[in-house]
Amino acid sequence: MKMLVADDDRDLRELIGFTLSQAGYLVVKAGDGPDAVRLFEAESPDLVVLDINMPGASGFQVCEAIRKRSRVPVIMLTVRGEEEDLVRALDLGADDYLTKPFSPRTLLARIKALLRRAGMENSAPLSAGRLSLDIDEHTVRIGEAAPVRLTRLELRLLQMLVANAGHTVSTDRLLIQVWGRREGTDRQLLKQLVHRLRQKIESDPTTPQLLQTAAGAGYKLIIA
Amino acid sequence: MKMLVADDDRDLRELIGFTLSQAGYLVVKAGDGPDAVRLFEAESPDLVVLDINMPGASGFQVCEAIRKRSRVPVIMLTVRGEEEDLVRALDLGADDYLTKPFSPRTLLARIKALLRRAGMENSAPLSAGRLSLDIDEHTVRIGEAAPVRLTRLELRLLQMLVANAGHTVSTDRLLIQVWGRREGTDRQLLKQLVHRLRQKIESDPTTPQLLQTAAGAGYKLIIA
DNA sequence: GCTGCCCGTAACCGCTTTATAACCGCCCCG
DNA sequence: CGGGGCGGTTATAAAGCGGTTACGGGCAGC
Repeated sequence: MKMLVADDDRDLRELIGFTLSQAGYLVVKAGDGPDAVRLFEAESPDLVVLDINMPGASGFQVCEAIRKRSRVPVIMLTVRGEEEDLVRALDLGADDYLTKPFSPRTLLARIKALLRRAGMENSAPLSAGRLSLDIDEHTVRIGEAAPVRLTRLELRLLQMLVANAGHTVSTDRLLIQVWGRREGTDRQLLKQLVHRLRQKIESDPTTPQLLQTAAGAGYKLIIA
Repeated sequence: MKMLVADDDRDLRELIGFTLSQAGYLVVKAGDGPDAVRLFEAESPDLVVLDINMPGASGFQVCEAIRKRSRVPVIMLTVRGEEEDLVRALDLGADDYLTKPFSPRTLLARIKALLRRAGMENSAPLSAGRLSLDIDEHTVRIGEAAPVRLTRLELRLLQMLVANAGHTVSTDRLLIQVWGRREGTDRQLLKQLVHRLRQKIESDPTTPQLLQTAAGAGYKLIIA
């Protein structure tokens, strides 16, 4: 999730940026109005935090420009407690409005509420070690490599392993999770599925580094 | 548009009620927590204004109860300026949080912003990347090209995709959104609809640039 | 009643995914 | 030493999925 922070106050900009980074978001920073608009178009962020008082173009103008082409969530900031500003900001299409000073916790809480309302809180990628799983996209990423597409079953298997990263998951539990309780040839299916998954995520599938076998017990995901 | 106002302070309740009535909304009033829950279930309001300090059941409890069964927009009020309360309220699923005293204008502005975000106000032109959707006109525009007319189903499909632009939307969600849950041949319907939509919006329908398939997962709109 | 559009239904194709089966090597254990 | 169980690998068959074409019924407007 990428967010644009636009504020001419360098300290505050860095503070907000740091807060958002800590919360697991990618951050793009702008120091003035035109910069904000340019970065918005270049980066297509998923949310914008916008100061009203900025050189070049006021936050109002930036907000207006953004709303002409996008419904992205916008939170506006101001030092003044003027009601006029609040009404104007929200009328221009902003979603929320905070008066400085505010605490990082407050900002984060409001951002989360807004993302939830905008229906973007999902697709929070599960991750374990260098591995991050995107359930919606059916992809997994190892380190900075390009995402790898997973099939339905591969996704369910890996989801189970990631959820229990570092611990062995018994074959029985895996079978139940992935296929939903069956008998007979199931052991074979799991064998096959693990093999195919290894081909996709291991750099050398013959000597697994991530998806290791716990002989007689099950499989486990190694968190590096 | 019907709104529920829950506050044990009679004067404030009436003031808020009056403000909302003036703005053209229907208002239902509750004086305590249990009353609020009961009225919520009976009246199915489109938005809830909820005081935190109430006899019977606190605003938190009421909010929790509401969120168990509905995603209706909720704005919470408090006399205290405690950050704890704000974080807790928003974590419980509230959408906004106001500290008393506040002016009617502020409340109205925030309500409007929230309704807009919740998509309960019409004629908000959606757009994503070079693509902009006009719900009222049933048209879509790609870049500067002439608007293309869409059918009812095509519009709903594209609306869903635009709302989640850049992210994969599962076939299930699309089916529910466009047709409203059915069985049997549904997969075929979506296949068809996507095909027809591509004919209209893709410059080369055989190699989609905008409406791409996420195999085994769903479809996604690419934001250029 | 004719025409054109919308949309549901079906059939076909090529490709991917999943199921089934067979074979291999290994280790444990009598 | 020789099964037998287990896990890995390879091969092949079956099922499913997505794209495409075609057809027909319903309905509005002329």
